[in-house]
Amino acid sequence: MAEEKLPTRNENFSEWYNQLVLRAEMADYAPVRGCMVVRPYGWTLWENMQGELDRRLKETGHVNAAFPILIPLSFFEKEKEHVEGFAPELAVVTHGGGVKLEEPLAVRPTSETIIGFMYAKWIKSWRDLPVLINVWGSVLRWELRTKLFLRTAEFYWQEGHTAHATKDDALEEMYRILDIYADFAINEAAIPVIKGRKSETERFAGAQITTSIEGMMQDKRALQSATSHYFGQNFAKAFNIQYLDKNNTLQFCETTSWGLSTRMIGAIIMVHGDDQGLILPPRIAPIQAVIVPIYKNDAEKTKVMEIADRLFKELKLANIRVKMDDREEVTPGFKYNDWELRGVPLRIEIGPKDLEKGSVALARRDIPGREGKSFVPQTALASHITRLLTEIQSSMLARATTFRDANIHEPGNYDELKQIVQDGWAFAWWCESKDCEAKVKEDTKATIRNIPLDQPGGSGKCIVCGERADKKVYFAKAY
RNA sequence: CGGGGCGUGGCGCAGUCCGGCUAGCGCGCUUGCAUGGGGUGCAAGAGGUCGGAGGUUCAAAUCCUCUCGCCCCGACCA
Repeated sequence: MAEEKLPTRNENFSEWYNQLVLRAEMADYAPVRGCMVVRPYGWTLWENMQGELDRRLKETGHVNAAFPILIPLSFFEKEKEHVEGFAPELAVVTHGGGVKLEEPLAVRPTSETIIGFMYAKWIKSWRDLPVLINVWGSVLRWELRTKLFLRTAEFYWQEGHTAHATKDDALEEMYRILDIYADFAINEAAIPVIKGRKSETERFAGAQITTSIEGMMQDKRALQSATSHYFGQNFAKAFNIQYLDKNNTLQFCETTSWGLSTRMIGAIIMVHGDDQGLILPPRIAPIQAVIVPIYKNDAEKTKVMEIADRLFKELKLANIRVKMDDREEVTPGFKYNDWELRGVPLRIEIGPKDLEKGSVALARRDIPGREGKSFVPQTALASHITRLLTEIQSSMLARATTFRDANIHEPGNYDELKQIVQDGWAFAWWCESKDCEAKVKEDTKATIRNIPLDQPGGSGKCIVCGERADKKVYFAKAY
């Protein structure tokens, strides 16, 4: 029954990641090129993430709705940059009901166009604004190269689309959402992300401003984990989203859109996992604690299971997502490895020795080996575990933050920058010229991840050309 | 689309260069007994027209031609 060992992170990060996803049964490859099957374990994680993000969105006045998956191809022509950006990635339906369609239909790669079309019908007056709609669904982009969760042809996400009366309102919305995403990433996924604005080169097709949260994976590459865009009146003009203001004057709306996808699952795996498998943040883990009962014979089994069942019920009552692993056909040792691979934050072992002492053995997933083990009394177990889960959550965030900060460096000159981005992030002054940005990309393959909102202030010299620079930015290789 | 690699029981592979008899191995699966606090042990068993088509040959997983599919690296990207 000896499962083959996982490849280690250092050996081959990419292979390590793939094996983790497949072996932990998060996802699998679909028969269609570049598509992914999200398996129940992975989907439960996503549902938990959805719950936490959806709550935040609803608390800030957003409502959910659904829009069609098929969009008339002509809709994409209406916004010049948008069509240029997405044309190469569109999948197009040409036939329906056995006959050739008069107008081909695009499978949505994102829904700005069809939502813009609908908003134009719905919005008439300043009283209708703002419109704050969110959509949970999936989209399809014909990616040339795919990787489970990080970039698949079809992926699951939420996309929010809002319309506002003024520029200030729309910008405020864009930043509000960025804050929600960052809060979600930090406090639910335990990923310390950096909020910032994208450079002109990197921004979304059709957007005037694109903001993102960027996280550092354990191979030190950056992952854009969510984006929030401000469109100005671009889409409003393309789709005639207009309203009459208080002075009875016709005005174009200001719109935004923003999205967070199952890519975040990939981020969680790449930020927290170790050579034993996944490590999932307790707040969103499908299973927060697993009970492994241990016994040698039926007499012991009866006694052990009695206690195990009682504790299981207690934990359930305390709203802990607990799982009883009462499989007969595998040994405890196998179960330990199995749940470690799946990233369950806490393991509870109950055996004959514990019966005598009235204790259980706990093992923290985030601290492998003896260090993470403790023996605690069965009494008040639920409250102890609740506390421990909170502690695991915060120590995961702390560890990821320490790792990130240890791998961000400030280059003193261009040569140093080239060195740094080979194995880390560089935080440096940039003059905001496209040429300097392009030069770095050409020389190193690193790009400007974002221009952080949190700026040191003052000014410096562009790390590339030496001219005056007002912004400091992160350069890194990205997924 | 360019470069590289691979298709052999459910999964992972060996065998291919140099053709040869009933195509092997590990894992998993089935059954039984033992075992059980860190990936259990032993025994027995089921399971494959070697990606597809054509050709060469007494004989093809192996050689030749064509074809289909997948993976990795690059260009594109949440």
